[in-house]
Amino acid sequence: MHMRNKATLKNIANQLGISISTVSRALKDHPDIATSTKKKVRELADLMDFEPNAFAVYLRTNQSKVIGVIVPELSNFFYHSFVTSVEEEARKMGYSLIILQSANDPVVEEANLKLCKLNRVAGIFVALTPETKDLSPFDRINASGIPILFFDKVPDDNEYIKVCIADREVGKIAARAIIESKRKKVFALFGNANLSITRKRKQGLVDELKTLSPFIDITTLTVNNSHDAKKVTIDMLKSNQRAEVIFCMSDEILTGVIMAIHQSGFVIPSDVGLLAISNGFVPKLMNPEITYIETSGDQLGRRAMKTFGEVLEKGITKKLDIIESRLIKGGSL
Amino acid sequence: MHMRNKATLKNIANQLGISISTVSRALKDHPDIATSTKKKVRELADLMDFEPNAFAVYLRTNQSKVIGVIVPELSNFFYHSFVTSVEEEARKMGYSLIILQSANDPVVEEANLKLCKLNRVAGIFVALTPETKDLSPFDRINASGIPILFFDKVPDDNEYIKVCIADREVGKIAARAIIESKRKKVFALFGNANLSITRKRKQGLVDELKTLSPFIDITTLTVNNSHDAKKVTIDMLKSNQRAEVIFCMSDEILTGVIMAIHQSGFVIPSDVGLLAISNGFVPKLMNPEITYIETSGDQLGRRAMKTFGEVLEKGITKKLDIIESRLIKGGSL
DNA sequence: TTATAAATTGCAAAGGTTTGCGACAATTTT
DNA sequence: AAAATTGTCGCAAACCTTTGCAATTTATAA
Repeated sequence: MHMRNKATLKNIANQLGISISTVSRALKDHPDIATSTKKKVRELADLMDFEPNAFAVYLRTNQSKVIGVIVPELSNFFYHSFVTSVEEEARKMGYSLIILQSANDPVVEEANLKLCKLNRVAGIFVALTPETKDLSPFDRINASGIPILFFDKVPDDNEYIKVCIADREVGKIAARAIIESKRKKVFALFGNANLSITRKRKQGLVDELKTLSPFIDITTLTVNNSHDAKKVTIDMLKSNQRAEVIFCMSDEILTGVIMAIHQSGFVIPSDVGLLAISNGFVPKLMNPEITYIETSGDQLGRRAMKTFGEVLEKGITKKLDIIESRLIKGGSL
Repeated sequence: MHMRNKATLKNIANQLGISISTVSRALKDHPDIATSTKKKVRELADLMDFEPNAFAVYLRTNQSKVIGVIVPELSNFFYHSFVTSVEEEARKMGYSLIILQSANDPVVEEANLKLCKLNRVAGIFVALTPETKDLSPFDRINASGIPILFFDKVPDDNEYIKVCIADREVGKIAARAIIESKRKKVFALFGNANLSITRKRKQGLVDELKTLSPFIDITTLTVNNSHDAKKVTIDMLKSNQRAEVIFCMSDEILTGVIMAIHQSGFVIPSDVGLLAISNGFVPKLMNPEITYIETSGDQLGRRAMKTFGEVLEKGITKKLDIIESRLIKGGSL
């Protein structure tokens, strides 16, 4: 079965004996076109299963309906759920996603940025790599007219569009939960210190702890990944400095800590308390469930997409959007 | 600073006083072009930071360097790791990914398919929805020249390109592990029965169990999601028909079962044994670690991308690629 | 009835690249 | 010295859509 006619504007025009431009306008309900013409065109277009050639449109308008999303890694609950919900929202607005992972490497991150530019994306969502120092590639992209929206791992500078968790507040919530638990000796694990998200969470936790309960004993530590977290926790647990409560600033750290506690033969919460910042998946899987401060990628994603809508409409170039979170009580404290 | 010239073939040609076609050919090392010319062109192109306009190329060649990936949902470890590794491999081959979720809805699945077609993807990777009965949309896409590669959740029909887990064998491995554990009363939970993956795993498990240990007592049940799995497990546990071992055919089911066991106050493995098909993330998080048969999305992803390479090169239209798996012993049996 | 406005439609260029084919000059072969 | 070959390069069409502007027809006002 040889398809005689591809579904293009030209073919529709030929078959109807009218011009391409009329077809084009009819299809997008342009007021210039007579209702009767519109009807004819639409009917034939439907019949032929016409879909405008996306590339031709992009080429002409120089704007695609694709959003680039760059995350450190997809194998992370938080980004995961972020991407999922962005995808859902984007679809509703007629956008598709190009999802890219920077694998925590600024070089890959820049390559991804380039890829986005190559694909003339309508915009880019970025969660920064911990190692990213130089923001000039982002500035260049911005200058070339592609809006960039930073989420979660955002730059300090306020000259950008940012959507993030109320990180300092999250730290404070954690502090209050710890104080309420009456535990005094805290072992707090944080991710890469370059990230403002890390600094803010730590600051929130430490400040609030010190303010509300001055003589609390807190040890903070920086770890690079789940494996690191496991190691330092095992060491801590077998030392004579065993903490009464362990705080984990992320799911990745949390999984390491859980394995460490299990492996060391300790029991939650009687031997050691546990508190995390998480989206809840892992906490709810444990027995007892782990108390956590919820940071929902879903919510962040939806908000990001909404903000992106505003950016496109109103051409905003700077904005700070903050999402609140709350304590979900399990039995680990 | 106003950018006077965009980096296009035309501009390069103008500045060098040669034609567009010569520039185009020079840049792709066409033998017709003199070495000296190539050198000049390349130098200026580098200087101008020239990148061919992807859309123009696509429009002309009608082929993009983008692969569509359609999964039931991204919030599933397995697909997750699949996507991650496909992305890595794809990048190496110069491809990008459009990732789409069908949310287990055939309607969305078809819409996604359409989106892929719209974007003239070079190929599509699909894990079928459990509800997908009608494969004709896929056939149509295939007929239009876009190769489709099914993975994990694949159609029965052998007229397609398929990359999947050795599902029957996985079931058999599970059976042998159960027999070795000496537990007799089995409660086995499976996902949607429409899926060949489900049927095969179940068949493998049941057949091998019956063959090797004829008088074993096995109850199989179909559940739709994690929540369902939790519910039926709780019911089972509180009945007087409590099983000695629970088998979960997926991570999703496993998480529900774990929560059920916790909530019912039973202990693994003394009260009840547990065995799952999983990628290992959840199993290794538990205490004791859960014994599982490993099905790695990573591996599947890499294999899929490799197969896709062959498909493009050699124009294969049918192939069955099977990945073996193995038992990882934890302490849950 | 004629001039003016409004409603429709078409022309043609533009967007950047690829590619078959022809043009021209330099070189080699008869 | 004429003919054939080889090496370089340019012309122009094609891919499909969008859009400013001109052209045409029809309705309205003077």
